[in-house]
Amino acid sequence: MTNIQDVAKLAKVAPITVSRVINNSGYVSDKTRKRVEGAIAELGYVPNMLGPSLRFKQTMSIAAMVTDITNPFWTTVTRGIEDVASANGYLTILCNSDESEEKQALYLETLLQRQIDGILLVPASNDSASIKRILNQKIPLVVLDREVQNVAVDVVRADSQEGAYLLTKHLLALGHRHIAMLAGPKSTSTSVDRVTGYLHALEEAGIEPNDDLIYWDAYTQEAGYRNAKRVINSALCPTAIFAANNFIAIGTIQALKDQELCVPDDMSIVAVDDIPPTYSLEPFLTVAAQPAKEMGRVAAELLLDRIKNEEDKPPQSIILDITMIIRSSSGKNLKR
Amino acid sequence: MTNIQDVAKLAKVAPITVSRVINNSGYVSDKTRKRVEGAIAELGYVPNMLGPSLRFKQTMSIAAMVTDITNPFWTTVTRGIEDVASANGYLTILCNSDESEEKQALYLETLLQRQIDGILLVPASNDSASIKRILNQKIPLVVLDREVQNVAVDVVRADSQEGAYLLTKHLLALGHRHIAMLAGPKSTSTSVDRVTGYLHALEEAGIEPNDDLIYWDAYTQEAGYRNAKRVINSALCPTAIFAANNFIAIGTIQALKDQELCVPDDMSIVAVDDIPPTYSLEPFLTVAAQPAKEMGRVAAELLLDRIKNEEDKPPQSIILDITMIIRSSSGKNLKR
DNA sequence: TTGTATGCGTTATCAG
DNA sequence: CTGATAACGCATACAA
Repeated sequence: MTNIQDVAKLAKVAPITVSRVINNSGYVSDKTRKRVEGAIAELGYVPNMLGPSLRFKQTMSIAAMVTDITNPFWTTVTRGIEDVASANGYLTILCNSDESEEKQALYLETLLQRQIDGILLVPASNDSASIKRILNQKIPLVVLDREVQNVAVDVVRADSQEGAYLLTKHLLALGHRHIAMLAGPKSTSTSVDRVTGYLHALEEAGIEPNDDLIYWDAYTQEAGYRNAKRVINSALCPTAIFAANNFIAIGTIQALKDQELCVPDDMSIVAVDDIPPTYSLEPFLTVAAQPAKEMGRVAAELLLDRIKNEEDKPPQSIILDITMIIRSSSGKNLKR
Repeated sequence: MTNIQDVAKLAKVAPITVSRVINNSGYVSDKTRKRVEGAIAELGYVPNMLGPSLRFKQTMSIAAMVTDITNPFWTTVTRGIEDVASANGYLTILCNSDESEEKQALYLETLLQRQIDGILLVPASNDSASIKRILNQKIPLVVLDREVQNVAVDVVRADSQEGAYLLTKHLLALGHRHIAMLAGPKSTSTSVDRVTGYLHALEEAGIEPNDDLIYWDAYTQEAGYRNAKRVINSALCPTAIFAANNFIAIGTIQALKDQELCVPDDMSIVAVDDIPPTYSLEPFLTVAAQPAKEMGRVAAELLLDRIKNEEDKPPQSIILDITMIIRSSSGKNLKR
């Protein structure tokens, strides 16, 4: 591999002169510059950024650690991150934690050793140990989507509580009085927030919340399927189901179909998270859509800001607005 | 930032001894080891891999350059890549070219400067200049999904021609005689292959191909929509549409819906590329599914093999089988 | 079993 | 305008 010395030798100058030509820094006479440029072209020289990286402690790369890139929400968030990173000359390293604390910890350790300039993290759990480890090393870190306990750290997330509140109010306005809540895990802040928003709307409407209508479970299709079946057979006869995320919503729809129940004729559904327009041939779900791409962008911008500005300002929480999209899934079945 | 010297000083040993403890190499007495480990823990020392990277010319990172990660096919391919990379201790750098030759060239240049160990590339165009540039620098490169002209390079792709052949044969067996082909761009090998497979099946069935039934255009939803409308109004009265990829298929379905035509009662559809099961609430398209995850995995494995084994074996083309999935979209409408 | 010297590629600093 | 020197952090080769 040809290095700056080879170029210098061929152009009969010192290495530093080659450096000056490449970086347009300092003074170089036109004659010398041309000779150097000729040598660079002749040798096909490519500067090795590892040298400066080692010296100046910046690798111009950030990491995006999500639970799973194949979840379309994270795909879009990641795209937003990459957009901002590449526009600023940063490379984006992609990490999937698969919700595993262990895999996450392993990845974070590697990232530290590679001297990554900053990390965008969707925490695999609400255990703050990994996060503290990063912060101790003074590596800028922005948490995505979820709040974490016991650490002061930048967070960029959507307003789950408000979204859930609005969706629930929407159902209430349509006349629903028994609304089942298929929530995510109790350990995830978004899930708790969504239940809180749901409860808030009920209380405001003077409706006594019923714990038996709240199904805490995973954010998965299977959980949605499983609990929707329970809802169908529930003695409380709910007329609407609130799915805490898109996967739960899809499981719910499948369960209803299996029982030959129609949406919204037999049951109304609302959900947090939209389904990407590309893939839903018949968009009909009423949803509170989270701004995925914007979340990625905003978080990446905050991270780059932290990287560039050494002074440690206090951590901030950026809370993005969700968008209500009212479609056909949430009404019409109140004869029941 | 604390370095190996700080640890050495605290443990009262030479830096190399610390190195030996970390890497479990050479002899270190238990007593010394413990002292060193204590010092590492006390200082929260994290080894800086940039040193060895510079010295040994390997960064343990590969790049995955796709056209757009938000295309679910590439999402899944990328996941396969990341699986293999992380299992082998490599980091995956994510790049989106957005089908822009310029963006691709810019990214590749950066990757070269960062001393990336290898590159997985979905070429933005069939211009081989970028690829030659990489190969000249002796950086292992594996091309994904598409063949490129005028360069000998490793390629991992699916058998588009065979997939198109089988889909077309399926339509022919159902009795269709006028099958419109909504193809991708003429400049992309997959698109050409799919048309070739289509033509092959027609010829085999003794049907005269008609150029007016072939619509070369982009691999996008818009193109699918646009050309499906033309097909509907075509004097040739096709009874089936072959969508060359999933986006074209979705555009086609939308166009049919807009005209209040039903699939498959008024028009049959088949497509290459499946729609991720998670998001199609009612899977009904007959498709030739490409093994996306496997494609990523196989390509990453080939790349790592090239990285580890210096000797340059001749480039190879790995062609993966597609899977026919026959659903309801392809029959029933032959009264027309 | 432990340690010394050296070099990977680059650029800031200071000197000419 | 150009150049010599040094330093970033680590592990190999060699020495003790």
